[in-house]
Amino acid sequence: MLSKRAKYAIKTILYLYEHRSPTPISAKTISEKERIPYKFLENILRELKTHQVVKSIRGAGGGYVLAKDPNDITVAHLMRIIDGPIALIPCVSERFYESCGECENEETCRIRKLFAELRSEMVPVLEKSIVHLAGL
Amino acid sequence: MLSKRAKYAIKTILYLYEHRSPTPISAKTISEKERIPYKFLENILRELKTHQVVKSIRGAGGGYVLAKDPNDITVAHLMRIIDGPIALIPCVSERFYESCGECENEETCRIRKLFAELRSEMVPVLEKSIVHLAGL
DNA sequence: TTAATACCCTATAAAAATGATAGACTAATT
DNA sequence: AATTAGTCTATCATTTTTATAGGGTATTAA
Repeated sequence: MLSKRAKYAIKTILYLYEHRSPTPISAKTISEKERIPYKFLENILRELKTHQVVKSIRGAGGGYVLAKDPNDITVAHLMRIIDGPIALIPCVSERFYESCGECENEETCRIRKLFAELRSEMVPVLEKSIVHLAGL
Repeated sequence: MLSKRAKYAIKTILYLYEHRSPTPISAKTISEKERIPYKFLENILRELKTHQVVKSIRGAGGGYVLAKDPNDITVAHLMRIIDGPIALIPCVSERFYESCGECENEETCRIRKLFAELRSEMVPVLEKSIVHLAGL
């Protein structure tokens, strides 16, 4: 399941994209408009900032703006930042690989093979940009 | 992520399938061979029994056998029994539908649309039988 | 220059989910 | 009757998730 955190992150980025302008958008505004608990949102925004998805402007009149071309911000990207791997088992994850420590031979593990196939079907769907998402 | 419980269930069914014979297989055997904590396994087996995936034979010499044609037991089926929905958000689940209670209009929610597409890509991969899984 | 706005950061807590164990009970076999 | 093995309920420990609290810092505008 997608965490609320990740869903909030997607909503936040979508909001920042659709309301983009020269002036930044405050966390307070996003919190109210998207009904995301303020402090929880701050936390998410900090994580997105760390990963250079958003930029922040401090002080009165400050807020957040997208840090890069919205065509380069994908849902998969946001999910990986917030929730970690897309794959349903860690031994088939590209970026968060971990041995499951259970099967004797990872190369021949059939559960692994099935979930590798699953992952390869999931990724293309999620690798769509926020621009694409906005257009759905 | 797939829960350990679901992974254990898949392993258990695969074991029952590959070691099927007129005599049932005890939970103890499965527990040892697949390194699944015994009491945890009992729990999983009970749930699988409730959903008529396995049958049990009580008493000495008893154990478990598959309750139906292995071609009709799919990984998706097991996952749904143990973990619930395949979909990553409940509002696009076929069998475990729940409103997310966040978006104003479910018909137009773009996050929903994307995750509906994701679900429709995932299901066919997981709707493969245990026979298919064994052959991978 | 000071009040207000708004981001920054650490810590903590409440709740839910996950993974596992305990123990008493029932049924069947040898 | 002793042993094997499934049944069932309860409980527990750990981790993850979902927040909240509160003090700080930077910037702007009155």
